[in-house]
Amino acid sequence: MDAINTKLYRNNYRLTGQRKAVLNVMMENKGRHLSAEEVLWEARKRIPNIGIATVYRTLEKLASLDILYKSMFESNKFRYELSEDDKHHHHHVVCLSCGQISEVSGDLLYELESKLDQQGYRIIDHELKFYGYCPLCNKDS
Amino acid sequence: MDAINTKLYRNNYRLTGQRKAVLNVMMENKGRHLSAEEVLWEARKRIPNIGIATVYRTLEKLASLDILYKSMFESNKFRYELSEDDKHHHHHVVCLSCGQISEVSGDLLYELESKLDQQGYRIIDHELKFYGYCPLCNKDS
DNA sequence: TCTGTAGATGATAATAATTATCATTATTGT
DNA sequence: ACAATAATGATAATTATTATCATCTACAGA
Ligand SMILES: [Mn+2]
Ligand SMILES: [Mn+2]
Ligand SMILES: [Zn+2]
Ligand SMILES: [Zn+2]
Repeated sequence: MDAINTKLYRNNYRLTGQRKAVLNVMMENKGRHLSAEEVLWEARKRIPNIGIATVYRTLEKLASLDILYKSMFESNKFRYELSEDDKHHHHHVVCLSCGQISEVSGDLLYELESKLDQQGYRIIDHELKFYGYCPLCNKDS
Repeated sequence: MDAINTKLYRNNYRLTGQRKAVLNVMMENKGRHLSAEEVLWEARKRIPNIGIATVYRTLEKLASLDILYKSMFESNKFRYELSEDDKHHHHHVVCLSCGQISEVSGDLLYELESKLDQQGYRIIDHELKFYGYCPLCNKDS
């Protein structure tokens, strides 16, 4: 939380009530992947007249500072979650039946990344998603 | 081409002039990742009055039959490319500077997938993207 | 070859997520 | 308190995609 604070101040971002509200929503939903609209509903519990534009602006700002991580799963809308402290984030398993998103840790990609390094690339991030059926849905089929 | 034909007929899809045009565009651009609108421009060289709705419909149909592969990179629009014959598709490296998309073969993910299998998941697909700088852009920095 | 019909098409309207605009308001350093 | 700057909310605009619907086409069967 303090780390986030200093990060914001270093970038001339004022920590307004609205931004605090959005941040709190994200922190209370660690591990979940919220859409802008879902964040809006939650944030309105704290700041009833907060606008959707502010929510979008705040989410984008926080994502650009790596405080949030932005990704898209099956629907065509972006979702946001609190970033982890360590640099490389986890991966996702999307259930094609119930839509549940689970997380996978572990980073088997260094091998591939170093191969790319040798080819002249400089890789700074990656994104890995698995699609399939979660244990519950898998049992029912 | 014949494999595609039979696949279409098996699914009651008539191989109309418009669909042939879209297919030809995709086959002439093997390895490229085209948006619906880009496909429209190319298809209009063959069928000048083909409509955007037909292009979208055709791309979706072909993707649902695994003839095309659909994905999204940096912009917020979907892109399509001809699928490869073998089941597991390649991965992508997106250059954050020039936008170039290169392909990575190799499939280091079986290990992770079998770990998920043991946990009760049934994984049927995955998607892996690397973000960074291509050899050319990397040199200039 | 003719014909009925399911399927396909193109024009266009509708939807939905995101972004831009702009007048008003809040925060901060002096 | 004041000026400068940044942030906000309402709302319009944009953009990609999907739905609607009247018209057209391919093709199996007579
Ligand atoms: Mn996650
Ligand atoms: Mn590709
Ligand atoms: Zn499930
Ligand atoms: Zn590049």
